Amino acid sequence: MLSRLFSEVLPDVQRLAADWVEDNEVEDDKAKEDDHEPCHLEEDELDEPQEGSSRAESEMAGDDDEDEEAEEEECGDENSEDKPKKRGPKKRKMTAARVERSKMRRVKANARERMRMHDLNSALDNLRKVVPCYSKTQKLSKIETLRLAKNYILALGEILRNGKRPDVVTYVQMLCKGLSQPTTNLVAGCLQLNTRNFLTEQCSDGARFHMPSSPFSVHPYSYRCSRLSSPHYQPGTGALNLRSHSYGSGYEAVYPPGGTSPDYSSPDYEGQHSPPVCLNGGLSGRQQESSETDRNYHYSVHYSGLTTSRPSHSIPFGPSGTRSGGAHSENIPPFHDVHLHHDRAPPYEDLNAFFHN
DNA sequence: TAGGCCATCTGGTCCT
DNA sequence: AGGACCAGATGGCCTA
Repeated sequence: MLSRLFSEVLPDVQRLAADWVEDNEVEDDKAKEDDHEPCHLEEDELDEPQEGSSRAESEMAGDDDEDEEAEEEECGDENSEDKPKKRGPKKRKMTAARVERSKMRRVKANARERMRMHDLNSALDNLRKVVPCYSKTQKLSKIETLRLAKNYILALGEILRNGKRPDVVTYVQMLCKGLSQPTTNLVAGCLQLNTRNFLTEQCSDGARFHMPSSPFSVHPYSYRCSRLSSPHYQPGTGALNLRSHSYGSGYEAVYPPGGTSPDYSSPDYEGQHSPPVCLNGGLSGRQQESSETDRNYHYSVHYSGLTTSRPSHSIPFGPSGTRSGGAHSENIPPFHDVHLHHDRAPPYEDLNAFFHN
């Protein structure tokens, strides 16, 4: 079979090679420039009839007389007689009218492409709004948005399969798989903040650690795992000190100033800046100076389908009541403006029930 | 200044 | 012909 193939093809190859050698001898200096010319010629000859035929058809259909003249002009152009004539459609000279039409087409195509990309971007914006950690002011990049959305879907699917809520660490790990360091820090920080607020609200007494009703199965050692450990872990509060916490690469969570919560006003939080939490490899990122905490980056976790029927679970910045009580920093919009999506489809309720008791 | 991210332009390809 | 889609190139902006 193979030998038969060779026997059939070999003569042609040899003939082509011989022709090529002849050509090269004639145009020796030109051959030095493009060694692969024979191959390209072959490919061109193979490809052009297919693509060129439609082009020729369309041009024949749409063009006027001046183009026919141009075509005739082109027949006698620089094509030297020593070169084998190319088969297939001839390249037609671009007259001024054709150039103009081509430009117009290009302009229109550019406008369409722009519109298309804008549509794509607005779709991405919509996606940003339904994944955890949405911010109007500091958007996730496109690629990170897609990665986070994928992880979010996988995580929710996992929860559905298992029929139980994960602990916060597992959940964060699921969400952050494959994300960049800044995004990982951001998501982790958001989730921990949410949990911590929940803890703070639910247990104002000393028994903060045992939270059977918490949205995650949080226990006092959850934050002490090797990947989430932080020197700023607050043993007394069961939470990381995340106030004015930056998450590297410009990502930063800004929390309301002290006073909205007993924990925030505690001296323990004054002047302490936590390093970003790193799930992928310990602590990383950079410490932000306090001046940088003035930037308007507002992050929080939102769970699609949160409803006001469970007010105690919608506590992004602190205990319920403080949110509507004007206790925000003035830079922080009302939570529901940024994070909540009450118009989400009801089925999400069930999913979120895992996280919201 | 390098690197990341982004918007835009552009040519190619496929489809109607 | 023309539109949609795609990928490469390019330049601007921002941040570390």
